[in-house]
Amino acid sequence: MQLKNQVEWALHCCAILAGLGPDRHLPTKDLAELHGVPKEYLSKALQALSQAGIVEGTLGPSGGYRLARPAGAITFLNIVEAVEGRQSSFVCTEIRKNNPCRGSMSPAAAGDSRPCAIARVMWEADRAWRASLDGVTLAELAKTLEKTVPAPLLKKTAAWVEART
Amino acid sequence: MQLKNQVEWALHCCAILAGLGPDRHLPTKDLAELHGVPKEYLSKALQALSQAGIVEGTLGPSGGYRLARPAGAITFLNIVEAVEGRQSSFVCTEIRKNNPCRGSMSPAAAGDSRPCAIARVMWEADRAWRASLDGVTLAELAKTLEKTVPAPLLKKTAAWVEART
DNA sequence: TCTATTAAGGATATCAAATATCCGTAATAA
DNA sequence: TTATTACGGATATTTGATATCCTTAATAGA
Ligand code: FES
Ligand code: FES
Repeated sequence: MQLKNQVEWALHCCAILAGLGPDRHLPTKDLAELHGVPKEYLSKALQALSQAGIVEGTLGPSGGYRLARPAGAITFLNIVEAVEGRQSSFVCTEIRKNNPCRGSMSPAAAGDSRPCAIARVMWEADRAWRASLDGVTLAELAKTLEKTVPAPLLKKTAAWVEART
Repeated sequence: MQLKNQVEWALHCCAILAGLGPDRHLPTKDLAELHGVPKEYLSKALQALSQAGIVEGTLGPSGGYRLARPAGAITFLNIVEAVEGRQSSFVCTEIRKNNPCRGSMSPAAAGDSRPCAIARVMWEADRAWRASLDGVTLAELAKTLEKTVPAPLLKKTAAWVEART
């Protein structure tokens, strides 16, 4: 069980886009170079973010991507779900229905109107995971990065990005 | 991102074993038939549980599996980690190190002594997921099942299991 | 108008992991 | 002695993640 590497890429790309000036765009090519990942494949992740309404793509020269909403209105969960999907990590295949003892019982007596108790525990854990991710916004991440990334690297990267904008 | 189907199987098997009388064993063959899953493959999951010290296997006729600890001392997390492993769902590949701006900087100025802020958020969510799973024991699950599974099915299944013990 | 650049998406190839089966070994109860 | 069982190694099959390629349409700038 492992999230796609696209998730790490998408989060880092959003962090960069959050630092962009108003109405500036950064193309896939540069985002790929900045993170050292294959441009064509990263493009798929960015398309998913675009589909989810998290980023906006603009065509033509001087085009590229920017955030579609303020960074304070985008959470980690939004980004993770855009790339990874919204399905719970635990999928119940209803193996309880395979119990041979049910065979000779009336459908009523077999009684599985409510979800399996085991699945409910697993889904609750999934909910806790998503709640945790939904509690951190891109704006908060940007603040943390400003505090933890060394100033020279931060400044140099900002200039590098600005030059391609 | 999806947990293995083995997780659902292992949890249901443990729920059955938790209902066993003292010093009774249930073999893989019957656990597989009860849940309608391939015996040989289920065996792999049970071996993982055995390896983790959650269940105990006994050889020979009238052998099989039983819990290695009281049901109150076994959590969902124990079972999930036995089957799925302990690695976080989010794996950081350190793409921040691919930033071309780092190239001309001293290793000190590049400064990544601390884990990436993005990874820390993802790992915190993983921790929340595991904490949730660690908060429910097999004993509590058994209680819930007694309340929610119809009495006739519960009784019939108990008899079916007892007969193969 | 023409050209270069870009997002978007379809098609397809490659690779890794999950899923599943098969077999041999050793232990054990009857 | 025989049947039964856990255990582990080897291997096949299937699925999904990863990655590349190509076409289309939009757009900015020369
Ligand atoms: S039947 Fe799917 S978790 Fe119980
Ligand atoms: S470098 Fe891996 S999450 Fe930032």
